Amino acid sequence: MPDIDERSTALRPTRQRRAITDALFVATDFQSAQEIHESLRGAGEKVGLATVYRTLQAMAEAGEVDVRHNPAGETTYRRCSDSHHHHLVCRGCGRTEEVTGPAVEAWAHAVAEQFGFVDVHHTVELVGLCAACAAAGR
Amino acid sequence: MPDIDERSTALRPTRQRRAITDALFVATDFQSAQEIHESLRGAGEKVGLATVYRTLQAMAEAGEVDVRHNPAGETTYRRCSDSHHHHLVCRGCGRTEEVTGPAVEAWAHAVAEQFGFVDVHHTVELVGLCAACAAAGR
DNA sequence: TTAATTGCAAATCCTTTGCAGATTC
DNA sequence: GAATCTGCAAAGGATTTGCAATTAA
Repeated sequence: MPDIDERSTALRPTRQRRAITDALFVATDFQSAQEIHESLRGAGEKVGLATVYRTLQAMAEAGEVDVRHNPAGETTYRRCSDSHHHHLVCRGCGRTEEVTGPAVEAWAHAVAEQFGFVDVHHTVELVGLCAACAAAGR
Repeated sequence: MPDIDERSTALRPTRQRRAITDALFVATDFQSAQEIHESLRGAGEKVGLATVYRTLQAMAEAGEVDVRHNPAGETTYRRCSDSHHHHLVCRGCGRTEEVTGPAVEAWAHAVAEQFGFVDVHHTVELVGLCAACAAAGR
C-alpha cells in the first residue's frame, strides 16, 4: 500500500504561478493576495484573483512563503527566510518603526529546538505609544 | 480653546459592556467577538453581536485589551497584561505548544525604550514542524 | 433633555468554491 | 488522454454601518 509519497503536491509551473512567485520575490514586505493581484494587473500580467488566493495558499502550505495577518485582518504573504525585521507600531498615529531582533531570533531557535520543532519561522509584533502620542495625552 | 481633554472617550458602563468585560476577565486566552457573543448568550446575557464588535473595538482602541488574529483570520481579544505566553504552532498537524519568553519580554521592553515608545505590548508567534510531522516527511 | 449606546438588518469586504474550459505532463 | 490549473461568478463568513429606539448622565 504505497502511501509514502502522498505529500508531494508537485505544483505545476504555470505562467500565473511564475508571475506570483516573481511578485513575491520583488516585494520586501508582506502583501495581501489582493495587493499582489493588483500589482500583477498593473504589470500587465493577467491572473485571476482566485488563482492568486489559491496559489498563495498552496505555497504557504508547502512552506514556501510566510503568512501573517495585518491589522486590517487581511492575510498577507512574504517569501521565506532571508534576514527580516519586525515592526514596532504606534497605537496612536500608526507610525511604524522597523526593528531587528537578534535576541528574538536566537530565542526562537532555542525554543524550537527544545520542543523538537524544525524549520521554524516567527512573527513578532510590538504595539505601543510613540513619544509624540504619549506627550499628546493619547 | 480647550482641546486637552478631547481623548477621554468615557465609555459608559452599561449592562452589555459589563458583561463583555466580565467575559474577557474569565477567559484565559484570546477569543473572537463571535465566541464572546455566544458565550454571553449561553450565560443568558442578551447582547447584540454588533455591540460586542463595537465594544471590543473601543476597548482595543483604549488599550484595555490586546488584539491578535487567529490562523483563521478572525480578530481575537484578551484582557491586557498579566503574564502571558506565546505559541509554537506546528504547520503540519496544528499542534500548539505554549511557551514563555522572558528573553522576548526583555527585548520588547528594551526596543520600546530605545524608540521612546511606552505602554508596549507584543505578540510573538512561532510556526514550524513538530518532530512527528517532520518524521512523517510532511 | 442631551449625548451615548444598542439592536437589527442591510451592506461590505475578504476569501472560498463550483464548474467548464485551458494547460501541463 | 489524465490530472492539474484557471477564470468567472456565485457563495460564504466575518465585520461594519445606518437608523430608530433605549438608556446613562
